[in-house]
Amino acid sequence: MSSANPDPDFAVRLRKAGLRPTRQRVALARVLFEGDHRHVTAESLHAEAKATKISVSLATVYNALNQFRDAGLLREVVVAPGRSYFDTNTGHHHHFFVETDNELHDFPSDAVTVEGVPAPPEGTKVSRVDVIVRVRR
Amino acid sequence: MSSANPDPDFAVRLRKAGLRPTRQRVALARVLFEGDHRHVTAESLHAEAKATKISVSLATVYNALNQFRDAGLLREVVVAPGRSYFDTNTGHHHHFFVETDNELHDFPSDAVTVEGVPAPPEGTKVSRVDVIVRVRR
DNA sequence: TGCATTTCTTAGAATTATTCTAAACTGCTT
DNA sequence: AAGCAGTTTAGAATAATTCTAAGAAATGCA
Repeated sequence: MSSANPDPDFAVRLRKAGLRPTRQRVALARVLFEGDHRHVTAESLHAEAKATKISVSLATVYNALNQFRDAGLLREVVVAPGRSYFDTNTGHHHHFFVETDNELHDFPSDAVTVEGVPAPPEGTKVSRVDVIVRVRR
Repeated sequence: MSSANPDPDFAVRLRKAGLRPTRQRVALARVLFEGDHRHVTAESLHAEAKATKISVSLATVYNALNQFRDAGLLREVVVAPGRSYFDTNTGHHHHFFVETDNELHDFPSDAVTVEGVPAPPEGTKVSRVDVIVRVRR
């Protein structure tokens, strides 16, 4: 047992998502999905990745984030102009956004109810409802 | 009555907001606030403004939008990465965002209730709750 | 296993959105 | 009318992201 094979989980996970498990994708997946849920930007993930043995170019980080998002492994959260956050928590939940220090926190949507939303525009279908609670210190 | 004086309303409005009513600010204010509520981006407003007699530089459009927002005349809505929308409706309301064609529609918040939001993070205070209903065609 | 095919990765250029800079200009007060 | 502070402007600068072309690396198959 033990640390015989290093990361079959991530490789499998990527393959299931239709992505070839390349070194850099697996390395990024490990950084992203190993521990608790987290929020990253391309820059922040790139910085972390550089600390890894496998170095990854910024372009690849962007590619991977977009692919992971398209594959449903990540969720993109748009809260501040000019910066994209990616959330490893793809389940139903909403966000607190601390405007004073650009920090994002999840909260489960279980308890949250949004009522009274009118019918969507003609010919459209709801894909998701985002609730962003903006707070400041 | 009639078209005797062209835009005292906008000048007054700007002055009340602590902004000097310059030609370009008044011209932009007219475009923004004359008719119904609307959503603009810096680019779209600039394009419209060029159609006016008073031509305005893009930098000024950015300046004005930011100042108008800071003065509470506009509200900034963040829905898509890499693009800022400004909403002339500063009252309580929420948005439909048509992802397939980057279109934004307001809906009043009167009827909408968001319940079950947990207490905000330690030491923070809620400044606003945004509900964004993402739809696609 | 060995090679061909296809898909990735990468550095750097290119693009897009936005802000900055320094000089010219304008609205307001006197 | 003159002066000054606040504005506008063109173009440079910055920041975030995407594109490009060429070299790797993963996969499929003989």
